[in-house]
Amino acid sequence: MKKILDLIAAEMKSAFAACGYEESYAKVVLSNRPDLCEYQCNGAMAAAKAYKKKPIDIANEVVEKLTGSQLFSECSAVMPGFINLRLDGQYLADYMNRMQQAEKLGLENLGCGETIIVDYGGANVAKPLHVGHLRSAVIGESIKRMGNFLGYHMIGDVHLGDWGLQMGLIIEELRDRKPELVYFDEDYTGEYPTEPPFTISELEDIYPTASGKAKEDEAFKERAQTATFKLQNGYAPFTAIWKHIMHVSLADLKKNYGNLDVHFDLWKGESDAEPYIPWLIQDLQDKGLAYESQGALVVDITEPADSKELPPCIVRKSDGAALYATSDLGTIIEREKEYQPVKYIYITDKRQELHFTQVFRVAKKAGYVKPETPMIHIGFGTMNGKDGKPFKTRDGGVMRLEHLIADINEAVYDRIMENRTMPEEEARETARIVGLAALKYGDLTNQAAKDYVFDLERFISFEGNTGPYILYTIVRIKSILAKYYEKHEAVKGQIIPAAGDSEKALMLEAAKYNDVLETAFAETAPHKICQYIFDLANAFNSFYHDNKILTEADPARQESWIQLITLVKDVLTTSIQVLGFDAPSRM
RNA sequence: GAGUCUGUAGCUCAGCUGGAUAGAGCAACGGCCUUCUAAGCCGUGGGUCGGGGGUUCGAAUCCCUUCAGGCUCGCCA
Repeated sequence: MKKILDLIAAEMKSAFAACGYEESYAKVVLSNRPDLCEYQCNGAMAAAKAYKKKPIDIANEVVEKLTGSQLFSECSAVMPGFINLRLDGQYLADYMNRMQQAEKLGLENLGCGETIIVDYGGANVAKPLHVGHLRSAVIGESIKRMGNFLGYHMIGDVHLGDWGLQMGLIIEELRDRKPELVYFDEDYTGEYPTEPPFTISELEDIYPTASGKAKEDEAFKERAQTATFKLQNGYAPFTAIWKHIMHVSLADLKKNYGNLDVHFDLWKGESDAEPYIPWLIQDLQDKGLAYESQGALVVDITEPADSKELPPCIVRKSDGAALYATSDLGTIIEREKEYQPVKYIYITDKRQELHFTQVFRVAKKAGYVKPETPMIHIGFGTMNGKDGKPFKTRDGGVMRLEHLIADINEAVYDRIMENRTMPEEEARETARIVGLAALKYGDLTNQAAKDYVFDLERFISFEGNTGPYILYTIVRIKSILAKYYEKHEAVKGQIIPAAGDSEKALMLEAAKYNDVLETAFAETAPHKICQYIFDLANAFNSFYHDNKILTEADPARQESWIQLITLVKDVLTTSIQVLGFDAPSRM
């Protein structure tokens, strides 16, 4: 279904053309003066210079041609040369009806099943998720859902950190704690146990301990490095431990991501890139791209357009080991082999921007990725506390994600119980749904690239631009519909032209839906969807206040309203699903 | 030092591919519940868009400059 702005622009183009002006001047935008008009065209002013005429004369000529148009109820030229438009009520009502009939509410597919890789998550094995992982998960999940909804085949990959020094650290700490384990018996030749030698909570204790030890104890650090090296070279006992670590940790990560309603298609990690690395290093050398510099193997990535030389991409350390960039390149080779994506989207902390510039350029230079395939890095800002500094627990530590979620759920639960009575079990479940919406909306409503302030009180507030407010609006609509259908059969009537201002405003807002979703995905900007549903929710609440739907006497009017609010509910519900959360049935 | 991002109301943020009077939420103040969830609606006050210059009929938006802050700058991920 065509976007309403495109339909209007098409009408405007033919008017410009009929007057002998270039069509490109006929651009139509949403009005920034709702008191004067709904849509506006500023092309007459731009055209004035090219045609050496007064802008107002051009505007008047175009307006002349538009009189009698089915699309507009009002169309006027205003000094210095604005063309102001109001949409015809019947035309708008028809558009609403078509939206409701259309698949996906009139959203057209941008993609035709092309594969796009979304690399987000970035969790480390054996380390609990903390607030630093939140933004990647939340933003990535939303972008993946947007793409899928728009017809792409989105593949979300968690891309675990599962192959670095941390593994050696865990192995050696485990040796210190449980030296009797068969993995540490050099003479052991039997099968290794299927039962993991630790629980998730032990594992979560082992890593920080080992990490702290390594900073103070040089000998321990060396042992860990040796263990890492052995693991990476396939030493069987350590591979067995590694598998246990992976197994235990993955189950926990899946549970925690699941609590965020974040789901990955691939649970790949750095270790999966390992098989491609020897070939990669050789290939980069064969192509003359990689060369030795200060003992390391590097690839130059500076391009002529750069204002300054960028540091080269290191693909092999002077000690011969691979590193971050190497594993990311190896992963790209695997992804090209397995999926041939038309686009790559990486979502990480914005501090990694240089790293991704390097990796992307090497991938393009070496021909691993086609020149026309976009590789995008979305770098997000830090989540800060109310003091403007990176978010910490009260005692200054890193906040675990599950604790953050529990805190939010508890606060939402208290808030629900302040104003409502609800059975305990339902209140808990509602608090979980509303809490997740508060958390995700609070994050997504900000531009990803910017740092933002996490303010629990503000996010869970049921007033203002928050997730709970959006959910409340949906619940309100659901409640009206439920009451209506207690006494009525299915509605047959159509949406008819608006009778009042707030009703028309609601229709105009609903009509933006397909435009907003396309734009938000094209710009990978979930915050635009947040802004939109907030506007739509506001428009609904104004309409709700002005009109008594259930007591409306005119059946045609009432059925039209029922259809309209059903459409609004569908738009809101679809939008929040794309953002990654759901609405409860009541709250 | 170089690169890069940010600076908009008391606070948190939109707007930035140039358009009319710079918007929203919170906070403050004032109205509206015998009627569909008042977790709502309506209204009032609040701004040198960091500063300065330039381009343009028109600049928060583009260019230059300057100030302040964040981040990055070959062997961590």
